[in-house]
Amino acid sequence: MRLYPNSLHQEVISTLREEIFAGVLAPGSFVDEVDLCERLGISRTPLREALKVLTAEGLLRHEPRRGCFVMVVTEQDLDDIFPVIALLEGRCAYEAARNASDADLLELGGLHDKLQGHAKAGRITDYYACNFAIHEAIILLANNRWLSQSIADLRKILKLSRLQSLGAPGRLKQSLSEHLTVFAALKSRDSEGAEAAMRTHLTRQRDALRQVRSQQARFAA
Amino acid sequence: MRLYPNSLHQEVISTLREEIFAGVLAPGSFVDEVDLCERLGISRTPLREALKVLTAEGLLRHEPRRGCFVMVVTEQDLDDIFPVIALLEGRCAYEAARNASDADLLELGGLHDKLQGHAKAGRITDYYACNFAIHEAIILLANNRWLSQSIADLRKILKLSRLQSLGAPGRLKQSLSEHLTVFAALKSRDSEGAEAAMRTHLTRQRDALRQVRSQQARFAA
DNA sequence: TTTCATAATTATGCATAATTACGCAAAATA
DNA sequence: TATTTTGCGTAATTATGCATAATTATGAAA
Repeated sequence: MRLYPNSLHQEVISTLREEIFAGVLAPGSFVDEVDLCERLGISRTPLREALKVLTAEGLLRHEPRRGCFVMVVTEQDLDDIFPVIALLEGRCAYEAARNASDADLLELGGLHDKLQGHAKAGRITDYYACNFAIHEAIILLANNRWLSQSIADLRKILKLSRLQSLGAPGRLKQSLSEHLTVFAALKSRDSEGAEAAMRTHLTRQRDALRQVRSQQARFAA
Repeated sequence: MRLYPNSLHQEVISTLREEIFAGVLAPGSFVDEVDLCERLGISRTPLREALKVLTAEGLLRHEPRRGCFVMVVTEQDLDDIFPVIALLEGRCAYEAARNASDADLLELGGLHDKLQGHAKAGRITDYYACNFAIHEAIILLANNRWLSQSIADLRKILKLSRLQSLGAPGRLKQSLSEHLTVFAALKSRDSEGAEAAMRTHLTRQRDALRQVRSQQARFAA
């Protein structure tokens, strides 16, 4: 029997997390332990350890003596989470404006150029990835381990709901414009401005998402 | 063998969490699985499941093929965490100012009366408990599940370091005054004022704590 | 005496087995 | 006929056992 570099259950945590994000394990669905064991080719002990961790992360819900279920993210959750992320990432932008070196800003500039390119060409997937990279970069510049951790915890829950607010008409351009506003503030070391711009960006993101959702709901009816 | 209402490993999680907070499991110390099993009278499987969860919570650190160690909270961690909590609880105060009913404010008023009594009598432990209750009440009034969750996650880490900033000379009175400022803003529905006052309160808390720590360090030398 | 290599011991991680509780269905009684 | 109880099947939970890796101790050689 081969051993894994960072233990089997760690491996399983990553695998399952990705499957949850990808919807292979659908929101609300029951997690069949025996089934998963066979599919992953492992025994139940490391699987159950992984389930416990994912439950602690908020991706699963555990009912004693009943089993695990994939968490369902409600509109209420989104309404709750977005303002908090706006607050936290706003703070990141504030700190980033004070911490960023010229080299950092140069690198960020490159990312924004790419972002603009993707927006103009309408490459939504690429835009999304680049957008994510920019957020990550700004969070890193804030240089606060627990601030990052808090954001990451919440973003995990968002990822569960597979948001696609960029699909809203005109959202791509609007999003780009908001990002450029943040970046301009960062470049001029305007920490308060960067914070405000980032909060606006994330608030608008929630608005766009709500719009898409309500449209989808109308379409489904 | 009897079974527990919400499973054994849940029970173990609570027990160990309290032991970590109480310092029975000292920061930095190694967690001996076999030893704990004997002491708690359980087998290793539920214990290991509990350890995984506590690791996910950030109370333990897990080194593959080495075991678990109790997390050590550094001054850097405190410098990182306090501003984030200030941000989040500030937001709670903001929302609480808008959400609180007259009945809520009446109840809060009672808590503040008690707080004042404890402060005047110098009952630090009681003051601490009442202080905690007020924070909890305000967090609850914000009525945002994920905001509460984020704060709770961070407060867990703080609890690890068994802070006693109230022991600083004059801190009790200062803390009381800050709380009364927050409450005054809440009563007058001044959300921005309440947010700012709460941020100030928590920032000052960190300052007081730093003072106590540096004094202790001086005393130890 | 010190250092390196090898062996022994200890502890972690995974799998399998045993035990317990929960849910559903069927039967019995009111 | 409706309601409650009992029994059985299934699934979750815990215990035990074994393999593997890491650490420590011991011994020999320099």
